[in-house]
Amino acid sequence: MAAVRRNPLALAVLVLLHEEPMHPYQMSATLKERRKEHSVKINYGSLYAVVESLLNRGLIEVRETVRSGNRPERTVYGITAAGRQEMIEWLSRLLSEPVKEFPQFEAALSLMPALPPDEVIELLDRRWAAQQAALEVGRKSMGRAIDAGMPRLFAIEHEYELAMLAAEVDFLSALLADLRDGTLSGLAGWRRLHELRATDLSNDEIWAILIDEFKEEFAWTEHADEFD
Amino acid sequence: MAAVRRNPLALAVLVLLHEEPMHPYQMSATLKERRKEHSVKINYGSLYAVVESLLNRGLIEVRETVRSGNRPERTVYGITAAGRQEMIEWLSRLLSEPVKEFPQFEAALSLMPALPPDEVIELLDRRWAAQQAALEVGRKSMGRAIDAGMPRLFAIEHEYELAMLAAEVDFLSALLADLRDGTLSGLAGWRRLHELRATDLSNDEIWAILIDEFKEEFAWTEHADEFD
DNA sequence: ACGCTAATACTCGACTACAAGTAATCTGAT
DNA sequence: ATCAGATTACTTGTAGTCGAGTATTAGCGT
Repeated sequence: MAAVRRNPLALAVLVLLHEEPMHPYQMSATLKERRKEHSVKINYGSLYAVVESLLNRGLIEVRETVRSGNRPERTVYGITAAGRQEMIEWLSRLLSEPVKEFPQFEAALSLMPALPPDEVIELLDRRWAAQQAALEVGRKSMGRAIDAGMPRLFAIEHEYELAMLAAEVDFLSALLADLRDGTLSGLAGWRRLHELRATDLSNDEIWAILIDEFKEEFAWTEHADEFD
Repeated sequence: MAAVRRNPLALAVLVLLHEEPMHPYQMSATLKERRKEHSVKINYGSLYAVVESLLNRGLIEVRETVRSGNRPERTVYGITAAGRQEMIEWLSRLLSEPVKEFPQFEAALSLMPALPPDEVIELLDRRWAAQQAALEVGRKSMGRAIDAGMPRLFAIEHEYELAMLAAEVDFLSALLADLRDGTLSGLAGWRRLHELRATDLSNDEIWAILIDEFKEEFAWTEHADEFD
């Protein structure tokens, strides 16, 4: 009976049922109509699983089951008082308390020294171009919608996405500049590591050479535990 | 046999084994030592599952199984040629091709009209304060590490995280300003909706009133399908 | 009246994630 | 010498996620 607040799709279901009772397929149709598939991941398997779980926890209830013709039965759900409260608490928490997430690109950045620096420069440059293009497309489509009279409130999550995208483009520009002009500290050691890997030296030998050549870049590890 | 490139922890395993053979527990210890738990989510259950899956796909192999005393057996794994290739391809792709992700806050923003505007202002203000504080703490700890001589390369993912955090703080500042001075389009209708919900009017009656009072804010829906 | 595509409405099974648990050994303070 | 707590190393069970599949009906041109 613990708080199963994993999948935000469950929160979206509560919000929709808070407006009016409906059946699962209608939920997904409504979310798509309102262009929320971009901010809330909709998957039929997950949707029906999530509805089942909300039902088990008493946050929603069956209002009616309709059968028209020989089609599959539609079960219409409604929100309960407990569900309303859960919706308010969950949404309030999501808006007010940051949660640590793990974007794949963050993982990739932290593992990037496994590839040679020049390859990484090329890869990041490709990403920069893609994100730059996405930013322009996003801004244009946003502009068209606003011009047509759509209130900003209805696409505020899209504004947020564009803000994050712009920040990533800036980060990439700065990082690429530092990589290209050699300003990024650690770059020399990184480059040397991959030079040595291209030889037939053993791992231990490579590390001995690196530690010798880049003493000052490893000195900090002595008191590394002082940082979090 | 399809490409199971879901969990970036598997990529981290490949990168570690690319450096030297080790057993799963040592992988998690090494990642923690290098402060990568922040960018790659480490969970024992997932780690052993992921290792098993890499083994089944021939990307890693068993090098030896050691038993010391009555402790559980340690199985030492090494990377295969196929694993090296997979590592290079996967990491290259993650660095160069953006993938759509679903941050919880984006979902929350898109659902926020379910709460009354004044409550949302307070909640977002709390988030702003928390992120602002996190940004300062993060920048300080980064500064200390750099001062101690740590090369930026080793914490580049942290720099990225701080850049994203700063962008979120800016976004929140701007949004809060627009909410507070009433500049955000759609705000009036949002406020009215929650006023009407506090009465005992039915949903249909509420919508009739809103559509009447805010005709111009709904006009755009006519050609909403022109935007993506 | 015929087939073709789109929409409606859900189901299934394989895979994944995660917290918690287990059980042994080591360390160091009393 | 003892014993608590940390560290080492992995296992288990439950719950969740996902893509793909299934089956029916509606609309529409020809």
